[in-house]
Amino acid sequence: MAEKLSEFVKRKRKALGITQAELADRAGVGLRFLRELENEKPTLRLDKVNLVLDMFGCEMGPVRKDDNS
Amino acid sequence: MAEKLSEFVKRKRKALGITQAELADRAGVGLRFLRELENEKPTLRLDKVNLVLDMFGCEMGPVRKDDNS
DNA sequence: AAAGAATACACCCTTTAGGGTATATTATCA
DNA sequence: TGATAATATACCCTAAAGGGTGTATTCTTT
Repeated sequence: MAEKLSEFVKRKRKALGITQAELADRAGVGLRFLRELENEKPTLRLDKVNLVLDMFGCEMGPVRKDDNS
Repeated sequence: MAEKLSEFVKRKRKALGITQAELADRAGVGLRFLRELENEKPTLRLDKVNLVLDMFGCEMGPVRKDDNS
């Protein structure tokens, strides 16, 4: 199964050893937003998500649903 | 370079030989939304984008920015 | 166990995404 | 060429995303 976005961000953030507040700050999004992102809120805005993923050299893009990684 | 989301949807839609209105209808989103999606509006809602990508067996997920393919 | 840090949740507020509809522009085809 | 389908723009409206801040809860660590 493809890793969930929320898990991806959590994992990457912890790999950097930083807190939600710090990642939010660095990425330029609100702390509340990052919380909702890591808690699987589905109705997030794409541009904000991309601001966060940019911290990890990533961005949102279409992937196959059955993508086994 | 990774294909832009807008291009991806356009290409997939034309492969099905259907119009924006028909895809929007099938996916369960508004026509206006699909237009904005195919015109690279960055501030789209993730869940709506996923409704469209679901038509192609895909979903939005994190990908490396320099992903050649 | 207590102390402190990190995360979750609740409140209100402003901004805006998305829908609908109507009009304009652009392709497409006879 | 004109007729028609497809796509793009523009308008208003409602619902809700996102932010800030404060409070609660849940980790950690000693």
